Amino acid sequence: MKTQEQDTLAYPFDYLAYLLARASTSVSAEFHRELRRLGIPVSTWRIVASVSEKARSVSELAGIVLMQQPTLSKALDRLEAQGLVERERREDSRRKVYVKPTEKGRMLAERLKPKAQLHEQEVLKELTPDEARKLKAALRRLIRHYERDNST
Amino acid sequence: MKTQEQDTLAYPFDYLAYLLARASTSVSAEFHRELRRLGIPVSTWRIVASVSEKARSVSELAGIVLMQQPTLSKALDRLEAQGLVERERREDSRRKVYVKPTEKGRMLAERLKPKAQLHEQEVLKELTPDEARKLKAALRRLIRHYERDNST
DNA sequence: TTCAAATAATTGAAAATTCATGTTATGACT
DNA sequence: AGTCATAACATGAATTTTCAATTATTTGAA
Repeated sequence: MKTQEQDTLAYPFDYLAYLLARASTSVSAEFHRELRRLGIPVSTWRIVASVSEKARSVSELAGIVLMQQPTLSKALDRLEAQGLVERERREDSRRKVYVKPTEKGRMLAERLKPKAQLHEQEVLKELTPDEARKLKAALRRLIRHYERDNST
Repeated sequence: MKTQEQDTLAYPFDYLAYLLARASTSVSAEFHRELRRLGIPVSTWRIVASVSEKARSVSELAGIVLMQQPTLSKALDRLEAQGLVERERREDSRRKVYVKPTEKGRMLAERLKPKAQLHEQEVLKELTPDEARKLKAALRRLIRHYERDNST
């Protein structure tokens, strides 16, 4: 009946980095399964959701959707072929390429957002409001610290 | 000089799932770069570290290292070829395959663990002891909740 | 006991990712 | 203006991952 271990989770590590990775995958698993049932890759969801807020340059978008730039370039080729996003060159900089959703892409994003928000509500139910607030604050702080100026 | 945006992080989402994913990647980035300098894939580190605690079956290990089974199977082929791990069949169940480190694998794990621990210390410096404790507790709770019995 | 369903792991073909490099555009400095 | 370093994105080849079977073993129900 049980696929996993009996009562204790197999938990070899206590590293914060590991707990974050594991929490990330397990918390997202259900929503990702939902996307999968709809035949939508996670990257597609992230990309259309991001650019429907605001057009983004490729490298900026790569940072947001947590992909490497060449991976994203190729994902964009696919999404462009599906008519979900468009690449746009602007006058301010001729090397930047801005990505924006097509009407179809925007509709897809709008269709998925309520599902994402519902999932968010479900997740937050596992925490008290205070815990949730502190958790998010801690995560934002870690992100801010580790992402500030990567001129290494 | 700055690769990223000027002063604010590009932060389109406030979903906990997204903050977890982003915190996970940004917190781990430095350690992952260190592994990369050593020519060691992240998966190799995770696998040898996991099995040097305790031999694990393939599916159990897949859960721990956050990989899908087929992905892990093939990663194990590579690690076995490099002489870092061994597959072992036991009497208790002839379909399970246990993975354990070779001497070389164990040495690799022992060499990397201090680096991981050092990284952990660095990360924890960003939080007060109380914050760190609460953060880990919240993460463990989320993990426990979302991983308990996936008999869906 | 027997047989169908479930579990554990592997495999092969297709798809996506990665690494290194290529191309073009900017910026800075002389 | 000319040169050099850097930034932004794309691309090709190699590697890895994924999806959908397949094989082998175990469970359990009739």
